[in-house]
Amino acid sequence: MVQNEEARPRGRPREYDPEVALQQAMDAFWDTGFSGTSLDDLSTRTGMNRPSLYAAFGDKQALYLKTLEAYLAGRRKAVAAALAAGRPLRETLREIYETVLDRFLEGDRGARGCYLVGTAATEAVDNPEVREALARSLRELDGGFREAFSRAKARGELGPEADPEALATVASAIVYTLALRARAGQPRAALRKVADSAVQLICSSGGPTRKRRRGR
Amino acid sequence: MVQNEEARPRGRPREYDPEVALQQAMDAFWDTGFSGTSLDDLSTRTGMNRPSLYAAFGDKQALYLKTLEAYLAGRRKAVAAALAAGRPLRETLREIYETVLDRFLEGDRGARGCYLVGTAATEAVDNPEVREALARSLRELDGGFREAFSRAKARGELGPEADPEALATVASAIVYTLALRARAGQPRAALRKVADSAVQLICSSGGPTRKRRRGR
DNA sequence: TGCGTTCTGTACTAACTGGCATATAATGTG
DNA sequence: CACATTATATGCCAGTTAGTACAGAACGCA
Repeated sequence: MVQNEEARPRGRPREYDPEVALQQAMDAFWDTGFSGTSLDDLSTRTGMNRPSLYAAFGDKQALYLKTLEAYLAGRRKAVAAALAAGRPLRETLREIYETVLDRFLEGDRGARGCYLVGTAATEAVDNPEVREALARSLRELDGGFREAFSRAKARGELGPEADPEALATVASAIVYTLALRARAGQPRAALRKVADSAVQLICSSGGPTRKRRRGR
Repeated sequence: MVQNEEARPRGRPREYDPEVALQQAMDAFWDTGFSGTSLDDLSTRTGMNRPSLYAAFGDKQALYLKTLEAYLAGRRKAVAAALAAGRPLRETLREIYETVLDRFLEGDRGARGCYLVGTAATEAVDNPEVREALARSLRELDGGFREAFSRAKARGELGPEADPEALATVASAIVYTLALRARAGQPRAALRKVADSAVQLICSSGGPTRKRRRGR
């Protein structure tokens, strides 16, 4: 797929892969935030010089917004995959949190948590576009969890009193607290414990169904 | 207390109140983060010129760390007050969340959420001192909630199966999600709903005690 | 009044910031 | 081969950054 047979563009070929470069720019912002990351940093991390950066992604803010969208697209895909598996609620939640933790704990300079919490939150007050992107991302994750709880309720895994909307806000709150804790340096074991506690609390709520009372 | 009879210091008197200035510096950081706030901004917001800022608080980072400590001291006080009242768990939680929301929603340039989430989280990867302060603050809030749940359990408000540690991580996660949602621009009513849902979920957990099943 | 002390105001520096103009290199096409 | 096209590379710009030197102002004390 690298050397596609499609008509090759005319001029000098690029020496970078736009997708890779976007990921590298994201890594830079992820470590030091939007304001804390200079064009020099971005240039170094991507291996592109500044004019190439501008030609490819526009100015600094445009580049940042593109990394935000890329991050959201990745998360959307991961959540959809976890839902599509159609497994029991408890396992679905555990898988989502485990996937999320993998992502939050990677990074060569230490755990970085959620990209939104680490970068967009700071910029959101001053920058309406970032604030809007952050708001959309919150709604999106809420929606994903709500879907999971609705299905579980329909399957009888949750009692009739369970409120998917309310459970979803708690479930997504756990994601953000994991992000913050990861960024504060808490080890994986501690984070997993947080996630497990939450899964337990959430899944044993909402009425009489309660499948297992002995788990943890 | 302004004009104290104690020996007035020798030289030219300051024209600023250190506590007020620290609060104003905090406001500046709160809006635009550590890297996004320049010394000019700080100078303007505090009304102090730069040499005075340096003499009073040290360099930018030292000033920022002092605002962090001041914020934590304020939060510590508020949590302690809510606990000291000795009211039922449900009311104590509600009071804490309501106090927190008041603080998160103030600010002339829009809601700003939690100071830690809005400023320290971004800096934490690159700056060990900030990371450590953030870690301490997380432990502190966890500890406050744990105390509340332990007492509630001892009073029989929670069942014997309730795990104060686990409940505390969920309860503090709600604080941080409120911070993020506030910063994303969600209105007070939506945030209050999040808090109420969480209180309901938390207080109806942990075994057979369940005082009221009709609430909400 | 003169002196030491402490703060303020102005102005400066060297480094860095985001952004861009310009020159040059590498490709396809005729 | 010359040419248009698209990329890279160097270097510049004006504005901003964090931090400081220095002169002067406002006090207590003698």
